[in-house]
Amino acid sequence: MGRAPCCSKVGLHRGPWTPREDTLLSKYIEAHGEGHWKYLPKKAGLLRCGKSCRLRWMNYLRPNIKRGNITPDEDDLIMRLHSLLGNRWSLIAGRLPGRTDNEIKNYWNTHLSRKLQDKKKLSLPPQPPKKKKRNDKKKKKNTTITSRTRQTQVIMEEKHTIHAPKAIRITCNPNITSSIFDTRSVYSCASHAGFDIISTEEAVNNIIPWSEDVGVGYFAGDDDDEHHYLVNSSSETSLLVPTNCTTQDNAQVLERLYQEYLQLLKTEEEENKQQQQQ
DNA sequence: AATGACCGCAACCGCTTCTTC
DNA sequence: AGAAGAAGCGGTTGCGGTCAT
Repeated sequence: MGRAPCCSKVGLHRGPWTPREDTLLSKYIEAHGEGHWKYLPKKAGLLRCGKSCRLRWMNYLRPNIKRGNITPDEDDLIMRLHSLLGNRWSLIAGRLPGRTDNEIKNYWNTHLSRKLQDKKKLSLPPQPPKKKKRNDKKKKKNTTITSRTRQTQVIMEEKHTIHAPKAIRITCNPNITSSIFDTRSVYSCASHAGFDIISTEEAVNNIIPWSEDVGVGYFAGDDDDEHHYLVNSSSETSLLVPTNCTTQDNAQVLERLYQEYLQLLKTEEEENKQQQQQ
């Protein structure tokens, strides 16, 4: 038995969004906020599934989305982040303000991957000339290797050769503002966990351009590299470089420490609330 | 001008991860 | 602990536009 679909497909609109649908969705979210995607379409008067609404909002209607061509700087950053993180588009997008994961994924697949392919072509055996049939609309999935799937295969091959270890994500609260979770605290717990620490400046220059955004940390690095990097982009904390690490162990230790800090933070906030009420 | 190949991007699908109970 | 539902993510496809012949 397969998993039940996220929503009933009967009677739902599919395909491109109309201006009217966009307006309905935007107005509803402006009034009620994001979330509860499953129930949103009905409440907003849309004949779309929740997933479709979420995608439309996240990729096109959300405020502050940057449209237009990817700049050379962004191009360079995507290349570098991809070499570090692989196909983790949402993480990469988190480093490019105003850009969406879908946009970056498309950009990679249509522009940047080709650069790598061109480099590789010299060493690959020659491929037969492309012959693409049009109007093969009811193609069965995974039964034939199209030029697109071949393209994807090449990308996957690239991915595996470039990114040896998979990044390990460490969740932490992006809304942390308390001083309790400041740089000193993180550095302090990091030293306990056996990390070496480098300055933000050094991190920025060596790893990835700094930006204020997502509240996640992750390990990344290359097997050939003597360092593994822990990036925590929330609050003031910057980047810690563990040496001689078993990445997994350090991740667990730090995650536990984060949880302890979060718990402490929660307690502190509750105490503050109680004091205010009194 | 007609046709087919290719390109780019919006959208969909299915799987994974997270959250809640 | 684990089941179920919601949300997120990445791979893939459909289709309109453009280019080449």
